[in-house]
Amino acid sequence: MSMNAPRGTQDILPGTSEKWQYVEEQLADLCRRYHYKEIRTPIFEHTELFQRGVGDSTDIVQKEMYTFEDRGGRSITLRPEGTASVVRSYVQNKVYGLPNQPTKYFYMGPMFRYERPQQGRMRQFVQFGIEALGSDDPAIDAEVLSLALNSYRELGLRSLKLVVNSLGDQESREAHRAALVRHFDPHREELCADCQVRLDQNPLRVLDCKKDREHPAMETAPSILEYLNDYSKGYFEQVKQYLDVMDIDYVVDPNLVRGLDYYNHTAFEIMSEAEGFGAITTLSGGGRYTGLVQEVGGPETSGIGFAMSIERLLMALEAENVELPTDEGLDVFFVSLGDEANRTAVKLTDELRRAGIQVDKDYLGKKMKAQFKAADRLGSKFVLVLGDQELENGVINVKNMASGEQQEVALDGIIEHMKKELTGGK
RNA sequence: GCGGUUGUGGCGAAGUGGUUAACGCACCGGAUUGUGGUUCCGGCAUUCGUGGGUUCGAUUCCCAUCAACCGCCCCA
Repeated sequence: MSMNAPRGTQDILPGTSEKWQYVEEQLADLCRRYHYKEIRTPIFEHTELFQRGVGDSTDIVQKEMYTFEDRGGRSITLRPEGTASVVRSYVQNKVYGLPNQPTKYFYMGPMFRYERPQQGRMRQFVQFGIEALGSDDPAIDAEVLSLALNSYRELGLRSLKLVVNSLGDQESREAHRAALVRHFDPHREELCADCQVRLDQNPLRVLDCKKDREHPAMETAPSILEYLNDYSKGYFEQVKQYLDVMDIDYVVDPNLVRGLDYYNHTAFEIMSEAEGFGAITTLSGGGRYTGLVQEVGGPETSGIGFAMSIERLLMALEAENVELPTDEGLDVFFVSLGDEANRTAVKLTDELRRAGIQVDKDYLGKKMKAQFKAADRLGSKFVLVLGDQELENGVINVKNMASGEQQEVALDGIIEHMKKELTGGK
């Protein structure tokens, strides 16, 4: 009887965890330059937050939430995405009342969706995302897009495609929605079962359907862009202008839909076009939203954000053969033989570490030869050898593993000696 | 929720209705009484995901089950 990690979860072991650390550091540094500050919210929230914040008509809420009842009878849900929690926190902490608006956050952490796992889709996965709350300036839309794109570029990805669209404001969306229903209703019976429901709940999403993509009514469907009112049209134009100013390439896709009800104006998605990336090409997505802050009890405030999956980011990096740091090796491996030497080795190992040097030693009672072999396998730069002979003479043998050279160093000067060796050698 | 593929030692991977379950890597020991990366020798699966069935006999055939992977839907 063996225990496996639950379906759709994974362990990240050394060899891979270094890549995660590297990516996380790069993203945090990028956020620092864009002046987005980290926010950490709970991993679970009241179910109602997501029902209202993400939207009842979405797949996420309808079939993908990890929901359970806690001992107090409250319905709890493991967060399926980050925006709802961030907005909840923004309202709960009355951040909208603080000086220095807009509020610019980034977050990184596990999200949970109950789905059948496959490549690039886990039940527990990690999202990095940002939210900018409290500004209606199209320039901040462009800033979010820029950060999203640069997060991939700076890590070395090249085969990227940025797709943007505008969903317009409330007025534009309502006009468009009515037009969509008028357009598709005569064909209702010809659409897939999902779309028949969507037509009533969220007609926009019919445009996003892959099953009905070939249906003739799709091509002639009214585009949101035709229904944008002047304000919405102007907003979109400005966003595009800012993108042009930054030399950001993009394509406009009128069928790009963010399914959530509160999205408006800017919507975007970044996809990988790398070979062998698998069936899933979406790296990240985001957009502007209003109503969400009010939905959780705050003042009318709009925001814009995006989120990416770190798993997919790593997949894309691999697909494009981008090298990431893996094992950093080891400065010193301490080889010791005999009880007295072992005691001294423990003492010196500790002192070396406190001196800032990376040290490891044998803990398996290996013989000298095997200890050296271990040192070699670990990629240790130096091996310190301490046995009865050295103890008698008050010295320690220092071997440079790359050159094979070995020298005797006085025991009481070994710490300083190694500090010099390791800083001078680099 | 639906479909496909797979399941043999720590990892990779052969294999057959009948018993010694290849090989490679890794690991351990020795050749070299205290020195690595090469080489040579030796060691390392009462067991072939789990349960049941067929059979004189099953890792190999059948059924079920579990798991992993991939795809559909949708998304990150």
